[in-house]
Amino acid sequence: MYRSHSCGELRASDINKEITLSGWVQKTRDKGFMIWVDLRDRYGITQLIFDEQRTPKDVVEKAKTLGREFVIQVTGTVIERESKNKNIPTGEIEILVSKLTILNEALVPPFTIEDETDGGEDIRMKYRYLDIRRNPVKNSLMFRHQVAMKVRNYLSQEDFIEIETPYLIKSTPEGARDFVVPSRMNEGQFYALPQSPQTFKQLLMVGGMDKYFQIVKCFRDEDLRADRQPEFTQIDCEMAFVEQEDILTIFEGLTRHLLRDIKNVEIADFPRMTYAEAMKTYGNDKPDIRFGMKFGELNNVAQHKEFNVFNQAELVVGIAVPGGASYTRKEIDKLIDWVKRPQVGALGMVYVKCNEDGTFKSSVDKFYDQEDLANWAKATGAKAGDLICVLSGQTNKVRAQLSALRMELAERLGLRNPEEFAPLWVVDFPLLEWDEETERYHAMHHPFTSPKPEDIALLDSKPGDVRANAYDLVLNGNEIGGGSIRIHDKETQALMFDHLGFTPEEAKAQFGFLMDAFQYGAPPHGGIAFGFDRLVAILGGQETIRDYIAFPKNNSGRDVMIDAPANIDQEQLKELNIKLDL
RNA sequence: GGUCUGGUAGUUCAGUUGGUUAGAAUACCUGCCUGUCACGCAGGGGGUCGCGGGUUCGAGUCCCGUCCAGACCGCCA
Repeated sequence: MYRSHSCGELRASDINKEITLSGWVQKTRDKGFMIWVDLRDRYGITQLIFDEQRTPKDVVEKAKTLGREFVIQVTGTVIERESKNKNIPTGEIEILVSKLTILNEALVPPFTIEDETDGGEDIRMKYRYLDIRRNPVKNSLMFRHQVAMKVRNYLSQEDFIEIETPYLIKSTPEGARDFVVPSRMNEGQFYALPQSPQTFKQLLMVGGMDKYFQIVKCFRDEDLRADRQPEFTQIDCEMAFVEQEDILTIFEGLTRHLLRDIKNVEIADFPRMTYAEAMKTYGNDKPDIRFGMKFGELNNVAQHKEFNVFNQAELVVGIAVPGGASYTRKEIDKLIDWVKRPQVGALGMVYVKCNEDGTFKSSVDKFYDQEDLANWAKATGAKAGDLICVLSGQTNKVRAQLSALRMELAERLGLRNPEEFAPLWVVDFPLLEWDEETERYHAMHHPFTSPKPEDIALLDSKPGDVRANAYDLVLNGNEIGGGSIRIHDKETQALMFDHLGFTPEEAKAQFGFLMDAFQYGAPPHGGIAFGFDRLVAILGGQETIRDYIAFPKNNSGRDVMIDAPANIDQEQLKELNIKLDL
């Protein structure tokens, strides 16, 4: 028996018990006459004491050799501490050790195993197994488990069934790049890892499993971000015999349950906003509605004057920055530089200071009088003391730029409180999106999304205006879930593939199995998928999902611990009939 | 593919207009210490300044290239 108790559970009520503990040496404090050792495991820290008077001499000698992170087992008696430590739960007691076994020695770790470690990101990822011993990472992983359990319990109670779908599937040209896996037994052919179990969950609906979910790994071979990993986890859900409203109700319920249970936040009905409204008001399809700074379109009040930059612009739009009138010229210049960075890409910025005395001072006073500027203030909701920032240009670009500015300023002003939660449904997404690169429309959500029946007539004339039965769940400016009501008949699906530029042959080759299935009694169905890593991170109050993944990849998609990806040897390549051309 | 920031002791960082032997904190090692718990005190070891080239009497510092890391844009149905 390695242990009778954990390092986190012994209390004053256990005094005089004979116990055995195993764990890692957190720290030794050798005072000569006494040695204290903090023994750590997943559950906590218990102090061991080795004493000249009370501990056998050989045990004391052995204790002197202990280094950080040695794995040891001790047997001893729980005794009351002479000086207690109120900061830890086990602080009233300590273990007077009678027997010490060194189970394994340890090299000095490259960084300290403490909450506030001295190690940087880089070194901690390389030694992730040591990083996981630290409370912040350990707690994040345990928190993730809690969220997963609550999701499983909730959906299970709602009669959802968790069903596994295959990881070795077929590559598809739509969407993100696939990770591919060569097949040895099928020469020259490749599996692809799923970007999502989309088609399989639809086939499960045809199979009559009318409420399905799965907490499942998905794979996308695209560049990484702080909130994007090449392999990530989704809560993937699908239901049959449902309309959009049913889906929103069920999964609003799940989200509300999680917010209540985990964050103790009660939110009655989640607000809803159309995609068009979100873009117009926030310049973004995942607006953070914890704060205002809504867009005020200024075309009517700013155009047809002498200022040509605005006159030539498709859109002139501004936001009011609370308290911004007090910014110095230097601060505003820095803000202008910020929006002119290539990442944002604005050509310039016009600003208006709304002075406390009701007057306005702008960078375009030459062209606009006080009355004009008062109208701007009205349109952007600016109050005395605010700063109005105005951008202009091509509608889509300007909205993206001003949205970036809005988020940046909110961050600086501390308006993005991680302990405040503001969920939002964004609905009525466009079905199709124009792709400049390939010069064709492609599915904004995916090719199985159903168009709104009343918009189908527009498919030929104005494809970009067709709205889909598609929806996103947004939380604090993050897309945490997205889904749609699917197409469930062969004809509509064929029509969609046609509009996406598939020939009937290509459609059959790629998705023939799905079209076939639709001929055998496919029920109306729809679903949603949550980004689980992101959801956990937001609930945990962190911005990066890496903290919630045990073994994440770095910025370049590498696992720096195991050093993957890596070359494979000639034997393997030969077996797979693959020649590298590097 | 692009923009920006960084790379100096095990680790986190400082290092001035280019100028003597590259510092601090922490970690590590040794000794001391009668209740420590961020223990304390004394001493000690520890550096290819990412790599390559250039400018210069002289480069951690300036220039060019390159590699690595991070944030972002493109990309992510």
